Amino acid sequence: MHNALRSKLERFGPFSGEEKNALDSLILNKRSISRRSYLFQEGDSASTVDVVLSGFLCRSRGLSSGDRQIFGYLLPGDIAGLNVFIARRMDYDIVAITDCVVANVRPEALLATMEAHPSIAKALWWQSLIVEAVLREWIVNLALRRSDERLAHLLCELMVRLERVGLVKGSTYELPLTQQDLGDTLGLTSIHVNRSLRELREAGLVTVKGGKVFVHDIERLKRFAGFDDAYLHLSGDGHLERWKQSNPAIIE
Amino acid sequence: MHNALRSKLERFGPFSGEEKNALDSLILNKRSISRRSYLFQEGDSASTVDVVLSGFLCRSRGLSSGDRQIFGYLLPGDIAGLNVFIARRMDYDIVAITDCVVANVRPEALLATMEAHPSIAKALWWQSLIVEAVLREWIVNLALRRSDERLAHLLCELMVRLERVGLVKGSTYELPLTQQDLGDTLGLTSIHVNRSLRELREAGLVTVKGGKVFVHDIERLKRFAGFDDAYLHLSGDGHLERWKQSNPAIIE
DNA sequence: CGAGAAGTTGACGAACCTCAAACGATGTGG
DNA sequence: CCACATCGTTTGAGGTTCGTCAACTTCTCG
Repeated sequence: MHNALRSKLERFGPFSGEEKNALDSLILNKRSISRRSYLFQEGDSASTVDVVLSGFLCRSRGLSSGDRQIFGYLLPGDIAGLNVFIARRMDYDIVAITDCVVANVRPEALLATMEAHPSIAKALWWQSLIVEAVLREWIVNLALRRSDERLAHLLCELMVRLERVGLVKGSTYELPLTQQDLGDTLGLTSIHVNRSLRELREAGLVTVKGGKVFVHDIERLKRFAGFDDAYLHLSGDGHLERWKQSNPAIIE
Repeated sequence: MHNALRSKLERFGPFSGEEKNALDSLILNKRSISRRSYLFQEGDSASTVDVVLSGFLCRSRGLSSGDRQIFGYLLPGDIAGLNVFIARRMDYDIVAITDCVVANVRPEALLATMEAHPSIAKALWWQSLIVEAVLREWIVNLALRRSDERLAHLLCELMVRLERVGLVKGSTYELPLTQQDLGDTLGLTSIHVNRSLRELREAGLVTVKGGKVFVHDIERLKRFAGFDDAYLHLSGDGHLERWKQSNPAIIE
């Protein structure tokens, strides 16, 4: 089977054959979870790490007011629950948006793999930096942009991330989010999301319809959104080697 | 001298005498930086770690539109540039809001300390989880709350964080931010910040004046803001031990 | 075919921004 | 010590963006 984790992390590789095998052996323990069910819930004891193999999930939190906020999306290859090593409890939910297949990884196995294969540890660390960078970008999005720009920015981000895992065909991709989901992500009502989507469509930028996104003019869309994909890559690599020799045990 | 780093991390301790000494020896290389100057700038090569000993800084980014967004505040005891181990460049600025004293730590020295003293490594990891939790909380703040609630929430967060490092006297603390800074944090114009501050004052919740915050009714303020300080603590501890024996080298 | 969920549209009001002006504190040079 | 400039704060008027409420339509799936 195609290993989404491997293709994702290999962006930060390259990995040796042995490392690839190690990654493959991490994701043997698969299970399916169904649409709109919880992978974790706020307050759950953090005890496991899950790798998304297929499907679409989100990190979110429900508020006492009845509102819901989405903090991020988990696509194939992404990892949930890396904070198991430190935190005792989850401080947000992880919800399956579509039916998903995830691989359950025992924390001990993951640690052993990281120890044996330093470049895997590094690639994982990198992932968490990207998650943080995405949070900052979302803050910019929420604070400074209008609703249509916000929406355009989110659609750009998802396109770039889905492209990485081979889920964009031409200029079209599947987006299993309702307008309510989009609103809960962008701090908008579903009604206003609807209107903003229409504006993007009438501007000839992008059409969202029937669970699919049709990008008409990616360059104009990115410009409109103020989208710069640098934050999704966090340029830089091969940097760690400087400290490798002096402290082989910790990082590598 | 009082070691802000130590008092901060000791929340996650306790530390042995040896560990305390290790922390003290990390912060010997002090330097002063002046108000409104850059500790790092976006694009700088990430090559050093800095511990804030006194003063007030922020992570921020300037946009081409002329707008500015603040992503977080660095108070005494906080650490800047921990991503040096992975990222090659900074993807945001770190700006001194007041005159500051920071300690420059060589990454190698920090790694060595983390290797020798596992509970220090753990406490640092914890810090970065809190930074991430704060980002999520700010997203909720921006997406779901009105301007006066946002402001109240930020004032609550800063009060709790400053309390930890002994910078709150009674129900008053120094806040060296302009209304423009507050606006750049909360996605508001300084004008609207001004009006919202007046509302908070007239509601008898809190007064911000002359660089000082006077909290009149902390419980009502927290309720008004929907503030729950759990995210600043991230409950959980002693959790790591489960994997310690099998993989002493990586984490501990 | 029917029922529930999701999407669409319009009218109205609230929250927030823009522009403009004035006021107050602070620091500097004469 | 005062005159002045600068920076931050405060207030008002009017416009834009977005939320609320309500009705209606279209999809989806049993």
